[in-house]
Amino acid sequence: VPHPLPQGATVYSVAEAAGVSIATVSRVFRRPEAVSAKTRAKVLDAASRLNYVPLGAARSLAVRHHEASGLVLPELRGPYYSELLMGFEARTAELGHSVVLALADGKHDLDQTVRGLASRVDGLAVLGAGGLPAAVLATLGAAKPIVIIAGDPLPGTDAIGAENTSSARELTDHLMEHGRSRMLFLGRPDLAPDVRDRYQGFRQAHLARGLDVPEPVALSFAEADGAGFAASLLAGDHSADALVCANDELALAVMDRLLRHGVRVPDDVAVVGWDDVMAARYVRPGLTTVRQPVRAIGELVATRLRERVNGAALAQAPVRLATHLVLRASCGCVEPDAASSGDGPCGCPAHRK
Amino acid sequence: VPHPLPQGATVYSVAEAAGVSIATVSRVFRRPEAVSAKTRAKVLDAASRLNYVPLGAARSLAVRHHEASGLVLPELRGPYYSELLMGFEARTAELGHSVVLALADGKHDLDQTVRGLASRVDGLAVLGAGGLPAAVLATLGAAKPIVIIAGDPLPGTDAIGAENTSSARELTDHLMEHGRSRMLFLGRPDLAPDVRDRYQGFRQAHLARGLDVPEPVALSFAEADGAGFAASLLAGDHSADALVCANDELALAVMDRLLRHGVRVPDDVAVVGWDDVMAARYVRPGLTTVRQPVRAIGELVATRLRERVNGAALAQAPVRLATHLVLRASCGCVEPDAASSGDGPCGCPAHRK
DNA sequence: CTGTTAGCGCCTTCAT
DNA sequence: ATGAAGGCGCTAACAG
Repeated sequence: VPHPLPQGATVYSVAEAAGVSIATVSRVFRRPEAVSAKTRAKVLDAASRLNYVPLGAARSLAVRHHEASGLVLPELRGPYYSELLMGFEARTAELGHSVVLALADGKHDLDQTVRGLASRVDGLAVLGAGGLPAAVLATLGAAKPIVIIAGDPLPGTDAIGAENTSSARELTDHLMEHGRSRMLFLGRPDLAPDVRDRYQGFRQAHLARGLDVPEPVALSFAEADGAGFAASLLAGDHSADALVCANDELALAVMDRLLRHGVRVPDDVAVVGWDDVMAARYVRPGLTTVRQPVRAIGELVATRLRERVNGAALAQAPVRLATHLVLRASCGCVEPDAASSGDGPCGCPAHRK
Repeated sequence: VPHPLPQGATVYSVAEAAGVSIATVSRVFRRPEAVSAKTRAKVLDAASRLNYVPLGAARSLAVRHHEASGLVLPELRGPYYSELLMGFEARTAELGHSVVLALADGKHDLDQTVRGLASRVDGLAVLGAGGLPAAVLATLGAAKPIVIIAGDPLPGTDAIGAENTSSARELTDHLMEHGRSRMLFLGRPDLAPDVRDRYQGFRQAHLARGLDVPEPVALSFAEADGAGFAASLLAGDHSADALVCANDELALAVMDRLLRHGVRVPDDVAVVGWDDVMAARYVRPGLTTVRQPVRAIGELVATRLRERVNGAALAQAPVRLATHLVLRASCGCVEPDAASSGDGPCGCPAHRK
């Protein structure tokens, strides 16, 4: 950086302008009630006249904490990460702290970025720990609290996420009750812990009925992958009457292609996903999906992180928040009411237990 | 905060462990080439053994800048803000800085939050300046560089956003070429500068043809508002053959309701929006919309902010990036190809100029 | 209620 | 190539 910052006002300049000592200036901002009304007014006046903006770094150094929480996310496409971030930010701000954000995708020097992040926060939350070297996480974990989001806890870290296995089993069961028997799981269990857990639930549902468990069809989340799969399904490379997709983007892409080629959904093949994106309720048929309490997760992560920073002990076990099915028409249910937005429970026999 | 941070490693402890002075430790991280290979190894070894994570605040204080950029956004729903943030983060990280984020919506003490933000960054970018008191912005603007996103520049600030007026005029013209004559603008021009500019373009298109300009229908962005309007349209409170909606969420909500009630889109009424959200290409008919170079805006804002921090002069005029129409079926165009994703230009006469 | 003073951890001349 | 020393702006005792 060429030049240092243009000199701004400091406690010294404000103190001088107000005719008081720097301690008084500091007090006016930290413990206003400990200063006489008259002096306070003088100081505030001087401060605003000089456009005084305190230097956070100096305060942090003095009080020995950053008053900031770090968050590392893969990216921000779709509602999942955004809602998580909104929850995290809301709670963090409520606690009086700042949030420092880093996105992993497309970063060739993730180490650098995350190290930089870590040096300016009191603790950090990470989603998609797969992206960064375990060594880095270990170092950071030893230096400050870390919360893993939607993943497996590392030694010395907390982990918070949504329930995936049981919702996947429930969803698979639901499809079976609709009479589906040749199901396929679309997604890469090796790519992320949630996908792994979803496949696990898919698997359990099959085993519970004594059925063979189909191997997962290795597709990433990308919409292009969905289109590709649809093509191979149409070509007869696969045979299925229900598709359990790792997320909604994939489900929507596949469903869209199938529909365009005359395949009837759900009659010929049912399609379901995860996340309940906006498009899920606007497409025809409405997409049956799983909604996760994403915002709540973000809030919880922020809360937990702060507790750890303040000295709380490590949790014994990962926290898993409950999810719930959103039944629309793509699984074979009948949409409740043509004039409603399609979010209520449907009245078809399949899920009237 | 109950306890100060648990003492971590510092330059002092690392120096001691490595048997060198603190200056050498500092050099190893700042100018490695200025240290002999042997000493460097000793220091790095000690550092990793002690899990040394430098204290950003101390460095910031010493070098007199934060190496961080602040960003204030209203919220993160939909692709607009997310993409903007992704662009901003990518570029900021590329420049070796951190991004500190604050969301305005639902914050009762926005001042506090933004002040806190400002105290830990070298400059900040703000979208939706309406949310926070002009006085606060003035103070901050006097102390450090500010870039206004998608809004009007304040004295002393830069402004960067997308072109709205001309795309709105283009869109309106397009609908007129489809033979529409009774058009309505849905949205509140008073709520945000972009909406104001879009209405302005809508207005210009009318004036250019010597037509009366309909008053805007005051709806916020909320999906619920769209449903409400659809109801009143069905009830006959309004009459229109084309609806220009301030954004896609509104457009989708309105279109969905109309379709559910048997209104044919685009035959009976055309519907268009802004943003090109994912749902826009999955609904039937596909939603005609305007795509903005949002990511590019985010990158540009980050770049510009850094330039200002490094001493660049204020820009003379706001920067407005070009947008482009995405023609699908909801405006009356024929979708190009049933098997494609519907993003290419359509072949209908209306936009073959 | 207000002022004085001693750091917080790191960077950076200036010597050696 | 390395060490010594001062200072960045702010806070928090401790005096008065």
